[in-house]
Amino acid sequence: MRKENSTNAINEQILNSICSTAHTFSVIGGRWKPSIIYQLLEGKMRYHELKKNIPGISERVLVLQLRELENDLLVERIIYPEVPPRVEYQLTPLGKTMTDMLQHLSEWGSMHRRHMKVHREEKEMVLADKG
Amino acid sequence: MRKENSTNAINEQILNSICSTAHTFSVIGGRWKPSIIYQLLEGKMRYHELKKNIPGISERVLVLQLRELENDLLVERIIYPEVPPRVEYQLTPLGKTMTDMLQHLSEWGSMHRRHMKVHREEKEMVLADKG
DNA sequence: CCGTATCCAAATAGATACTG
DNA sequence: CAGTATCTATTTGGATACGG
Repeated sequence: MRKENSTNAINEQILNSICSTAHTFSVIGGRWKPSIIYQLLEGKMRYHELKKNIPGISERVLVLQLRELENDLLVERIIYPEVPPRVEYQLTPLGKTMTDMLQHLSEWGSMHRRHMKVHREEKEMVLADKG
Repeated sequence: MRKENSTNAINEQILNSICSTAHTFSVIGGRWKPSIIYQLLEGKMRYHELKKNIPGISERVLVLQLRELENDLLVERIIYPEVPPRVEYQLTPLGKTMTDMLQHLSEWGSMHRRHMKVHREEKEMVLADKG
């Protein structure tokens, strides 16, 4: 139950309408969405496969994130009217346009991580010298 | 006061260490960081200029975000020992490596927004036809 | 199998008064 | 000027029992 008129919600809307980058983050940011999208880049996947392949995610959160991705037209939900029920998720064409961007994000991330690691090690060296 | 051992914090750490994209998000994601970085892409800026140019941000949040960016080696804080005090913020060289990525994110965001707009309008057309 | 519903824990955001 | 401290509001995340 989200208050639509909280300062918080208003700020979010304003920023997203002004800044495309903020919009992008609100669409694919968050803790779990990148993982979900990565899974689906491989192809269609069933609910349980997703849950299995994303360790630590709870059912509630998985469903919430999938619904948001659906609303943002990035993911499609296909229901097979069978018993036992079967549901598959797959990226829409719009969803697939994220591939390059994700690649970029991932590369920058590992570059940054390496940089941070070096920086930490240098600091430890200095401390060791002093001690 | 953040509990370091909460399931939440652990999940975050694990994900960031596995997935570079998640790492990138944790570094430049969040509501305000893109805006701050955009401001600093223009050049150095003082605390109050930042606050003025980012409408809606509170002091507390601005400082928190700046400190995180500092710890992630993206922003540098320069203190001039004067009275009245003067502090300037600027991007580090590492911070400037984000430029291309941000450009990418921004372009994808506006593309996605256009797509969503068209989709909404189509839905309204259908509703209008029915009514 | 594929989820909802519920309840609680934790994190984040905001306003604002105060300080060196 | 450039923050910190404090208090509260709001959102997000997690575990898990249950339902179609």
